[in-house]
Amino acid sequence: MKLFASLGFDGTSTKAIAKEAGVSEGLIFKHFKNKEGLLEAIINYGMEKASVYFSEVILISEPKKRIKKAISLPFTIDPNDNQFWKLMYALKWQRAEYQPSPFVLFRASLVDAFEQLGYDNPEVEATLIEVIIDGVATQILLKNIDAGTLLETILNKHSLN
Amino acid sequence: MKLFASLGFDGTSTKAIAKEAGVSEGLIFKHFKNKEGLLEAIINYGMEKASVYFSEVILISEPKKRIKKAISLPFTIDPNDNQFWKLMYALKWQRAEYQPSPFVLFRASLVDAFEQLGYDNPEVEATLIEVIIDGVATQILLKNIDAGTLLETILNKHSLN
DNA sequence: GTCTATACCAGGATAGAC
DNA sequence: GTCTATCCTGGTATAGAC
Repeated sequence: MKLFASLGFDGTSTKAIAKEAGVSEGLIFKHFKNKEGLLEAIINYGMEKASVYFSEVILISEPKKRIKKAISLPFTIDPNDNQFWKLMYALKWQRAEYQPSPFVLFRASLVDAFEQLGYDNPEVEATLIEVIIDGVATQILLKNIDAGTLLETILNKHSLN
Repeated sequence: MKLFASLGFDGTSTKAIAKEAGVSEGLIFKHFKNKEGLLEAIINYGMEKASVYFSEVILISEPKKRIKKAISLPFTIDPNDNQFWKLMYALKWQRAEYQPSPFVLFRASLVDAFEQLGYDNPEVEATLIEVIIDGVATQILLKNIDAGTLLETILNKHSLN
């Protein structure tokens, strides 16, 4: 995960992975069939963890609280999961097809929340929340910004305080 | 640019580039010394075009108008430049070191604008604008969203209408 | 389950002719 | 300026022993 995240999938050799993991190169292929299989295993592992966070948002019934929770997601990334999310965002730009289902449900729950609140255009409002989440994640993962007051500022603009 | 943007730098072979461009593989190396040199040439070409857009923001003296213009930037991406920006964002995630100087000046001009307007925390406000630009660019480049009412919605939240 | 050795191919890059 | 032919390294993947 560490190597794929920093060097990219194609930029990482199975030799380097074997060395970093302290195993022989052959073992990787015995376990995962091929390099692609290793990537899939990593993604599956990470998506399972990610789904937990998405559920926490979706299960909130009070619409304002749900939106608030959604925005706060990127601010609460476990530093241990940093590598995984970097990899996910890098893949996003490299493999257009890749669009995991948890994200689709997540968006739907945002649209629903804005509908409940009677907003003019729930779809656009949901997109804006996605925009903010993507943008914040980019800044946090890539520039280690001080996120302290940023969350507060965002919630203010969106009257969610 | 097209191949690098969709397949990534390492994922694109010089053979594929030569075929796509309708020239021999050797010619690429005569022109650009090596694969890395080709990437640099592409980036330089694109950054020159990008600098024009940044200048248009920086040169606006009225702070509110400057911020407004900044936010509108990703909405006005020339479809012809789509490939280039996809490549830039993909590189962002793949090469941490890479941080072109035009972006630094751009940020400074945002902080300055918020200072002029007497905001409590100009740095955070500037970061939020960057967050939005990154997020919007991601959505536009990757998901071809209908950006129509999104810009208006953002300007509203930030009292820039 | 794990390692060593090795096959095989594709990648970047060069030389030299036209 | 451009093409063809070719080199060589390093990458993925397999075979077989332990």
